[in-house]
Amino acid sequence: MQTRPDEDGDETRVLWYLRKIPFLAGLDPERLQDLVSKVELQELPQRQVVYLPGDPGDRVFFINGGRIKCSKVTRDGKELTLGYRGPGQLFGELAVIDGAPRGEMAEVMKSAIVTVLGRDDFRDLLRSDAHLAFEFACVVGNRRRYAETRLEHLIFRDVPAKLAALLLDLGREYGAEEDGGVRLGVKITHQEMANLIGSTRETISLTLSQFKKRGLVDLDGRALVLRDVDGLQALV
Amino acid sequence: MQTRPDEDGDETRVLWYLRKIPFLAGLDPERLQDLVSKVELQELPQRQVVYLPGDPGDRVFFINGGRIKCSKVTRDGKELTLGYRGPGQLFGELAVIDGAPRGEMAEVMKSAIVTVLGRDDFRDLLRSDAHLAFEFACVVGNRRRYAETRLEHLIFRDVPAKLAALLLDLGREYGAEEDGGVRLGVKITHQEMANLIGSTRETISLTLSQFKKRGLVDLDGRALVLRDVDGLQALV
DNA sequence: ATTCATCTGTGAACTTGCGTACAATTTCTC
DNA sequence: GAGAAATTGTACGCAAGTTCACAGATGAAT
Repeated sequence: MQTRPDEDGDETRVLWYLRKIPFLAGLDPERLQDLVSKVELQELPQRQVVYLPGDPGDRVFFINGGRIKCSKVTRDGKELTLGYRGPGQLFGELAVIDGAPRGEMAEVMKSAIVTVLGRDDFRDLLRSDAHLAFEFACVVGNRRRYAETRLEHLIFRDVPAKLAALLLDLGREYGAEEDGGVRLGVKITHQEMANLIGSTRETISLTLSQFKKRGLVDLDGRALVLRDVDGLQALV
Repeated sequence: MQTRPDEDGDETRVLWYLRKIPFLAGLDPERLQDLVSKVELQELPQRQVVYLPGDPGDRVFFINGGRIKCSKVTRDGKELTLGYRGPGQLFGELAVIDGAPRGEMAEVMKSAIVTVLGRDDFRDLLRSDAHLAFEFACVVGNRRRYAETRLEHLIFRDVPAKLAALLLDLGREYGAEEDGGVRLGVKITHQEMANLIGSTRETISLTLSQFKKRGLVDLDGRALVLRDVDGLQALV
């Protein structure tokens, strides 16, 4: 990994990117500067697959822009989305604990700029800074909590409950209040929703139109609008 | 938290217990001694509930003996087992990242001896020792990986596949090779198996007897014997 | 040894939601 | 703007697995 010599100011640019990662914010300037030479800057176009299950788990990615989807996939094309990662976040981070092969797929949803750090360098970094290592444990811990919560939901709840919960989540994260509801500012396909709650495209389509009939949601133009947040909440 | 004055040699005993926890093994003697005064020793009888969802997440538990089950539970009595924790392991550790209320239940499966450390003390400890913090991240990370793998299995596989996988797991962990199979050295009820793979007691009973019919397993006395490991593997 | 609680086996009815199939629509690409 | 690709709507049969109900077996406790 080295900075590209043909591009002037590349080092400065990398440093600037690293500073934007909250996780690395607490790092002292000297260590941050050290990192610059170890890191590789990559631009990833939409739809690019960053890694697949079975690929070597030897790198960690910090996101400076764009959006990455991490998901479990089966041979026959079924998919379960583990989570989306955005600017300031990292992904592929479990590699650091033992370098085991990837267990999931990472795919670019919105063209991205990432800084890539080798597993060994990342491990050394964590082992040299207790606060950083603790922060790292918090990131991993929060994602574990999320995974365990989803285990519970996926097992115990039926599709309408899971879909309602998903819509409320989306509303909280990307929603804009307006009179008569919450407008979702994201374009998300039925298939993506199905992947998030462990169902199928057709069932989402059906359940969503049932929601529409009951006045819970509405399709205004291209955007989904949550008309009855309480009603959705009651389903969960 | 203080040592009980009425019991001589209690401090020594606590120190001895702490040393038995691999996670704390790398700690220097001085810090370990510091811990002794901050830790509380508890004996927990079988079936005791250590904490429930919603309880304050203000403590971390190190296990010196016995067995603890961590599981998600619903009001109506349904249960999904997250994992069993045994001697040398810890549980309740996610409390340290933010002190949020418990999201799961911890219950004593086999009467246990645990050392209990307050969240703040544990956090301070981690923040003062990069190697320990890194180890902690590894523990949390491994459990996260396990949770995400289970997400995949619970969604995509049918009951026979999940049960076969469970039996093979049990065989790997508690099995004793013998001519004509692997004998499981654990007593586990159908209900427990159902909780592990997200199914019901009745379905386990049925599926298990189908396995028996097909010569995959056998019920010898009280112990389950895996007669055809390859056959089970093929189902997964 | 007897009683009580827990665990196991089995069958029948019922439900959810998946798979399949196809048409209509929207969005992307050149 | 034309054609291709992706997305959505809907219907229906079917299969897996849950729920309910009860009988028998096992094990623990006094």
